[in-house]
Amino acid sequence: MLCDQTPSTDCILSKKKRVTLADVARLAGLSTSAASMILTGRPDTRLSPEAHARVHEAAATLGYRPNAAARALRTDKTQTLAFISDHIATTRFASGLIRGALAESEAAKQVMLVLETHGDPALETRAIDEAIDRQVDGIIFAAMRSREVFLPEISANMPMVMLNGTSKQCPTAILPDEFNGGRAAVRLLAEAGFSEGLVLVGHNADVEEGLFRSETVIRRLDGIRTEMAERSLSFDDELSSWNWEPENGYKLVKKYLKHERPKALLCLNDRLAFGAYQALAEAGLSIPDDTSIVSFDNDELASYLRPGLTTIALPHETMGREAVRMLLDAKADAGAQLVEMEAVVRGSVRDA
Amino acid sequence: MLCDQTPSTDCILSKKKRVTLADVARLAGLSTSAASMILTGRPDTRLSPEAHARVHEAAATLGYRPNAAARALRTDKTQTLAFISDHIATTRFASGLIRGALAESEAAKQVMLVLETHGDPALETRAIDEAIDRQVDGIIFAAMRSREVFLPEISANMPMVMLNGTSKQCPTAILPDEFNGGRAAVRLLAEAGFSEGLVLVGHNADVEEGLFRSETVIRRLDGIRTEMAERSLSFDDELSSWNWEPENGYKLVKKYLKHERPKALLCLNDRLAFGAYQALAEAGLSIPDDTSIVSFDNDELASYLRPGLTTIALPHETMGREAVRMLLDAKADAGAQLVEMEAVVRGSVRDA
DNA sequence: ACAATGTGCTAAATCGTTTTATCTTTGTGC
DNA sequence: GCACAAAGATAAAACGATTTAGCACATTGT
Repeated sequence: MLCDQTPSTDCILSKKKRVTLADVARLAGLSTSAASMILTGRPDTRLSPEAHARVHEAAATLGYRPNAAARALRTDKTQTLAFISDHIATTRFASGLIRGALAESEAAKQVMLVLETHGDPALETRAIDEAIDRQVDGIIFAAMRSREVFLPEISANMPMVMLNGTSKQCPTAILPDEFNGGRAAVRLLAEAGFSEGLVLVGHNADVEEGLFRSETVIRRLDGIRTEMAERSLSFDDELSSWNWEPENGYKLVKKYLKHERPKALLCLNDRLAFGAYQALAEAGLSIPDDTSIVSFDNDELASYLRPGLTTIALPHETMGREAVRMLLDAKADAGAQLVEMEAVVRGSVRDA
Repeated sequence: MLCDQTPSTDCILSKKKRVTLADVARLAGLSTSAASMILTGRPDTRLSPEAHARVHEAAATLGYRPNAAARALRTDKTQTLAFISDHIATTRFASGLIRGALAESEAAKQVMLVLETHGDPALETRAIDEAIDRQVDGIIFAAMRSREVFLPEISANMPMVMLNGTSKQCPTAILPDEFNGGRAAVRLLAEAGFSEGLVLVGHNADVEEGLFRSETVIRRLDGIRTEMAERSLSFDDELSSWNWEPENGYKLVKKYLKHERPKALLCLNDRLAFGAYQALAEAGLSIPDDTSIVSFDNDELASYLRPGLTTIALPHETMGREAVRMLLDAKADAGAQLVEMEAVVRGSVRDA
C-alpha cells in the first residue's frame, strides 16, 4: 500500500473510505460519544463550549456526513418516507400529487422512496415489504382515481396516510372536496345567468349507482345535483359515458348537436370538455358566444384550449403536501381530510 | 412487563419487535452465521441440506425479513438507486423517464429514491448528499430538457448516468437520437410527396447558434436540415419562436396564414402543433386535406387531436429503462448512448 | 475533613447483519 | 494406529452510529 497512515490525508490507491464519526472525534481530541452528542445536538449534555467548537470544526474540515444505515440501525429512524402508488408517478394525470409530496418532504428534510404497483396486489405487498425493510418513517398510499383500496396487513405502529383514496386499514386520508367542487361548478353557471339549455356531459349511471367503486365521482355528482336542486335548476339532458377520454366527449356532443343547441355544457372532466370543444368547432358553434363550458380537473389541456377552459381544479399538489404533513404529525388519527377544489376561471363561460 | 420471556411468542404490551436473523437461527437450531449463509444463498458453503431446509422453513414461519440498514452497514449495498432530476417527477412533460426507470428498477429488485432539485445548484448538492448518505448503489441524473448539466464533485466510484442530458463529470449518458429523429420527420413529409409549400414552425436562431445550451434541439434541427439538403428540399419559410407553447404555435401560424397557404407544417414540438391546429381551424383549413402536419415528442396531446397528430416520439420510457440498465451494468463507461425516436403515424399527413 | 453535588467527559453495550477464522467430528489412506 | 483431510458447523469481529452507566476531578456545605 502506498497509503499514508493518517486517515485524514487522501489515499491515492485506497478506496477513499468515508470519513466516520470516529475520525471526527479523533481530530477533535474527544470520544466518539462526545462527538455524537454534540453533532446530534443533544440538549442536556454537559460538554464544554470548546468541545462543541472543536467537534463542529473537525466535522466541517473532514466533510463528515453521518452514515444513514448505521444511524437507522440504532435509532430506527431513517428520514425517509415511502410513496406507494398505483399509477401516479408513471402517468401524467395526477403528477401533482407526487410533486406536492416531494416538495413538502424536502421541506421536512425527508427523502422519498417511490414505488409503483400498477394496482397489482402482489406488487403492492412487495412494495410495502420493501418499504418496511428499509425502515421508512411512514408510508403514503396514493391512488390514481379516488377509490377504496385494499391494503395488506401492516404493522400497526407504522404511520400511514391514504392519498386520493380511502381504505379500511388506514383511517387517515386526504381527498379532494368533490362535493363542494360539484356545487362550485354549478354555481359558476348559475351565476352567469344560465337557467335553461344546460347539459351534463359524462354522467355515468353505473357510477352513480355505486357499481363502480369510485368515491370521488359519486360525490362530484352529488354536489352537482344538490346545487342544481337548491337553485331549482335541471339539466335538459345528460350525455352518459363510462370512459372520459376526449374521443367520447367529441362523439357524445357531436351526436347531441345534430338536434339540439345547448347553452351550456357541464363536463365531468377536462378531457371530455376537450372533445366537446372539437365537436362544437365542427358544428360552427363558438365558445363561449354560443355555448359555455365548465368542467373539472384543471388538466394541462385546460390552459391550452382557446378560449381557455374554465374548470374546477383538482388540488393535487396541495393534497400531496398535506399528506406528508399528516404523516409527520403524530396526532394523525385525523380521519379523512378534504381539500378544497378551486374554480379556475378562463374564457369558456360568458354571461347568458 | 407482562411480556413473556421467549422472544418468539407475541408480546402483548411490547412493540412487537421485528423478527431477526437470530430468531430464525434459534428456531432452526443453528447459529446466525449458518442462517445468514443459507438465506443469502452463498454458493460454496458446506452446510447440510437438512440445515438449509430447517432455516428456510424457520424463516418462512417467522415471516423473517432482513433488516436493510444492518445489511447496508455491513455490505455497503442497499438495493436502492437515486433518481435526481430537475423537474421530471414534478411535471408531466417527461414523466416517461421516471416511468421507465421505475419499471426497470423494479425488475432489477431495486427501489428508487426520487429527489427534485428544481435546477437549483444548492438543492442539487443536497440531493446528492442525501443519496450518498443513504449509500445508494447508483445515481441517475435526469434533466428536463436535454442539456449540459454541471454537477458537484462526486466520489469517483459511485455509478452514475445522465438521463436526457450530458455532463463533463459523468461520461455515460442516455439521449434521444434527435438527429435521426429530425431526418425521420422530413422523410415522412418527403415520402408523402411534398416538395414545396413546406414551413418550419418553431425554428429558433438563438438555439441554432448555440446561445442556448440545448444539445437536443440543435441535433433535431441538424437532422432536419441534413435530410432536407439530401433531398434537395427547402422550407418556404421558417416561423421562429423561443417559446414552444401552444399559444405561440397559434400566433405564428395565424399570422402566416394571412398571406400564405402552406402545404405542410413541420412543427418542432407537439404543443406548437397544437396551436397550429387551432389557427388552421380558425382559417377554415382542413388537416390533412389542406395542410399536413408533422411534429415531435408524441405528447399526450398528439392522440387527443383530430385528426391524430403524426409525430416523432421522444422515447422517454425506453430511455428511463436504459438508464437503470446502464447503471447496474458494471461495464458502464459506455459514453453517450442514443435511443431511437420512432415515428408515430396518425392522421395529420396526407399524400400531396 | 468529609460527604454531597456538579462538571466534563469516556467505556462499552447495542442495533442486525456478514464474514473470517476456527473448532470438532468423522472418515480415509497408509 | 496415526496423520490428514473433509464435512459441518460456530464464535467472534467487523460495519458506524447512539446511548447508558459511570469515572475522575473540582467545588461546595457543614
